[in-house]
Amino acid sequence: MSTDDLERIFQRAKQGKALFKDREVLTPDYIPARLPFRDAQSSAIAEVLAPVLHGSKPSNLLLYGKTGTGKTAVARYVLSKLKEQTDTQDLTTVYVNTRLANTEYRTLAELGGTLGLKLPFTGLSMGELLSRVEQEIQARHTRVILVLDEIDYLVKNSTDEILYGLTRSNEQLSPGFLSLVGISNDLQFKESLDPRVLSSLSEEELVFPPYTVTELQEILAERAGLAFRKGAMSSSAINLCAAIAGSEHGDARRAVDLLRISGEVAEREGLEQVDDESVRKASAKMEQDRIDEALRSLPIQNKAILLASSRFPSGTNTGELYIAYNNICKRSGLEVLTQRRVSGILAELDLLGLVEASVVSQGRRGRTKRIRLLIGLDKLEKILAEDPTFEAINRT
DNA sequence: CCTCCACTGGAAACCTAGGCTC
DNA sequence: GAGCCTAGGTTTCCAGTGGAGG
Repeated sequence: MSTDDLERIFQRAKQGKALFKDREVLTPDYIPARLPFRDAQSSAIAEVLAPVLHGSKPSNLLLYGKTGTGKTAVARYVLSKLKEQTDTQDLTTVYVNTRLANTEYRTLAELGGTLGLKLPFTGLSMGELLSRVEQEIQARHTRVILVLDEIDYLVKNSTDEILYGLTRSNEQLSPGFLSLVGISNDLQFKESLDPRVLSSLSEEELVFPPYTVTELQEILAERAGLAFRKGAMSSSAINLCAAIAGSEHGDARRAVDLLRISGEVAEREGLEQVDDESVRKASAKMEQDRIDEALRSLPIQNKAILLASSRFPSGTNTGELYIAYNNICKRSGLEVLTQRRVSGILAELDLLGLVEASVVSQGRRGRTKRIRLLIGLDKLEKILAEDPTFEAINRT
C-alpha cells in the first residue's frame, strides 16, 4: 500500500460526513433507557425482586428465551433501577456471564471478587471457595442478588454442584442472603438439572419470546435515531437489517450489530447515507469475520486437522484423514494425537461450522464420519500460513 | 434376516501446570 | 517441601451401531 492510497483513505474520511452521532448506542454493552416490547417482563422481574427493598429475600428466578430476546438487557436494566432505589451498602448485585467465566470455579471467584474478596485463579477447593464467599456475605450483612447469565452453559460443562451449593447456602445464611437470577438460552436445560436445585432455582419463571420482524424494526429505528445523524440512515436499510436478523430467529443483538457495521461500511465508503447495499455488505462481512476469527484462534492441533482435510477437496472419512494428519504432524514436528481425539476435534470443528462432519454408515465398510471442508481453500491456506508451524509444509 | 466393518462416543483415568495450607 | 486442591486437554478402554453385502 503506497502513501497515495493512505492519503486517499484519509481524504475520503475527511470529506465524507460522519454518519454516526453516537456509536456507543449500538455496542453490546449499552443499556437502553427503555426496552420496547419488554414491559411485561420488566415489571414481572421487578415484582419478584421488590421484596429486597424492605429487607426480605426475593424468590429465585429463572429467565428463558433464545439469544437476543432481551433477557440480559432486561435483567440488567431492572437491576440498575433497583440499585437506584437503595442508597445503602447492603445490597450487592452481581452479574456473571457463566460462559465467559467458563467454569464453576471462575464463576464463584467472580462473585467473590465483586464482594471484595481476593481469590486465586485456581487452587482452592470448591467447598473452600463457597464457604469463603458465604462468610463474606455474613460478615457484611449484605443482601446479594446474583445474576447467572447463560446458566445452561454452566450446567452442561460441569455438574450442578455450584448451583446446589448456592441454593443451599441461601437457606443457611443469616444475616444476609443470596438470591439467584438464572438466565438460560436453552429451553430444555431444566431436564439435566438436579430436581432439588431445580425446584429451588425456579421458584419463579419467565419466558422471553423472540422478537418479530416488526418489533425488530421498531427497536432498530429507535436505536438508529440515537446513533445516527438525521437522515444518515434510510428506513429501507433499517427494515432490511430487521429482516435479515429476523430471519435468523429474531435475535436483537445481531440486528443491532448489523446496524452498526452497516454504518461503518457506509462511512468508510464515504456515503451520505446508509443504504441497502451497505447492509448487505455488512451482513457478508460479519459472516466472513466470524469465520476468520474462528480460524485464527484455533489451537494448533485443530489447524493441523483442518489442513489435513483440505487435502481432500471432495471429502473424506476419519480413517483416511487420520493418515493425512499423521503425515502433516511428522513433517511439521507436531505431536500426534490419537484417533479418538482427532474424532473429537472434528466434532468441534463441525460445531464451529468450519467443517461438515456427519456420521454415515457404509454397510460392510463400517461407520465413519463423512468430512467436508466448508471454507475456501485459499482462505484456509492464507490464514494457516500465518502459523510458523506449517511453514515447511506450505512450501512443498 | 444376519454379519460384520470402521469407526463412534461414553467413561474413566492420566498428565501438566497452576495454587492452596500447614 | 509435602500433600492437597483445580482446570483442561489428552489417552485408554470399550461397548455400541447403521446398513450394504452376503
